[in-house]
Amino acid sequence: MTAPSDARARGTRLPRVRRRRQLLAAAQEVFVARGYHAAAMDEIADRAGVSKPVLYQHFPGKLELYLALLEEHSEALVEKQREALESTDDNRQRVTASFQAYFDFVAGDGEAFRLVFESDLRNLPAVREKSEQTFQRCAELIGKVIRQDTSISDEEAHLLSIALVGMAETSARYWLNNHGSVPQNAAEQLVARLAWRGISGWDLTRSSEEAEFED
Amino acid sequence: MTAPSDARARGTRLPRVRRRRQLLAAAQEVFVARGYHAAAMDEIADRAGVSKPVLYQHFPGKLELYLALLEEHSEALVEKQREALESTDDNRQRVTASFQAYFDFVAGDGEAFRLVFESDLRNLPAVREKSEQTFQRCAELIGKVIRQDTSISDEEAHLLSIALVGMAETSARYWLNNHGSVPQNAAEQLVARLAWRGISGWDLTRSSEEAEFED
DNA sequence: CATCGAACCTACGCGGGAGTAGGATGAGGG
DNA sequence: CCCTCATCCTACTCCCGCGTAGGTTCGATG
Repeated sequence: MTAPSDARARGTRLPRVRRRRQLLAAAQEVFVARGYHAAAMDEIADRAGVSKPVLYQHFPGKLELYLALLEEHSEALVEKQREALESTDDNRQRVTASFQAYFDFVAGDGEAFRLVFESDLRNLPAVREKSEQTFQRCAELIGKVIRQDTSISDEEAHLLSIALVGMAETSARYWLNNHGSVPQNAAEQLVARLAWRGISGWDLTRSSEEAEFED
Repeated sequence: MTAPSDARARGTRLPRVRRRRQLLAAAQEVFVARGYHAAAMDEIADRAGVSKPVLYQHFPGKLELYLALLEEHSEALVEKQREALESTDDNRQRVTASFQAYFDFVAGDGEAFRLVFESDLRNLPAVREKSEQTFQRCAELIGKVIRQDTSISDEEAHLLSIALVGMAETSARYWLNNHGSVPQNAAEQLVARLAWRGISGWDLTRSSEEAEFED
């Protein structure tokens, strides 16, 4: 099914940093495929073509191994998001770029997004905190833009940002699970348009909303 | 901390159906507080003021117990959603009612929503399927309304519905975790307005979107 | 008041997976 | 050529938590 990553030549020795990288890659595959609980350290070691104690010479335990990956990909997402919002001064473009960043994140890097969005370890405070903090940082980046260009209050802007991020995350995940029905570009554009229609010109309409769908 | 539910009189015998209901309530408390994996059958039994074998006389195993709860609350959510959308013919009202239903669901019933939205067992096919199916059914209810009153294609309508549901779920969950900063009504209204602005009059603007935030 | 069955208990088996002890092996420096 | 140290392996221990065997008590029924 999936490529065995790097189980090549079960007898090759590797310098420390190289081995570490490889172990992280193997761990990611297993954690993504099985989730934290169902992932066995034995399988991770096997996948890396190495035996278990080697794993423990690089990471103090299963949890720390997991956290290392979570940290890495959380930062990557926030960074992608920051870049997207800084890539232009046109707010319509910003929305497009922001959604594109979300879709790219979900589409890339061996489905690592599952660690950030679908972790089965969110009951552990350390993990819950990291996930929520990542989510909040993304929302805050967007919130800053909204506040900059409107007179929306801080609290309202924040909640709106949360809603937008939720929209992005959910639709990107859904799109990936049903690959094939719609190309990435079309999906991005569609959802970005929904968001832009929702947020643009917000200041103008405080209570004049009588339009209907049709006509 | 939390009220012990029903650990009253460790020596009272109960008729079968009554006991079953009470066991489900105890299980819900524990599963919600700890998640599936960290939840121990011993603790559930304790919480119900009963010993473990009693649990196994009512449910074949931990998994089935969990699935019973998941099923119950998934159906409740879909039902709430259906009622909301049937409660009026005005689409603006429908949006409001739909979001209100989501917020109500999240706010009610001992945080049972965590079983549906934050399950740490989504790697199990049976659970994943149930969660996604619930999500999809909610989206489909909304999608039907959209298709009814616009000329949006089926595929696009579906993806838009997904995005809207994601928005509702995410913002409701966020709102609950940060209780106190905003009253439920205000949060609902704000997010509903965002959604309505996004979706209403969609047909009219196929590619005329040049407005900016300000002015 | 005896009997029967349902509800309940204490105490255990046991499997699976994290983490470890102790030894082998191979590459580079003297 | 040999010594040293880091890399790696086989083969365990140990704990935790699901599920169960077998016996006990209470209430209902004749």
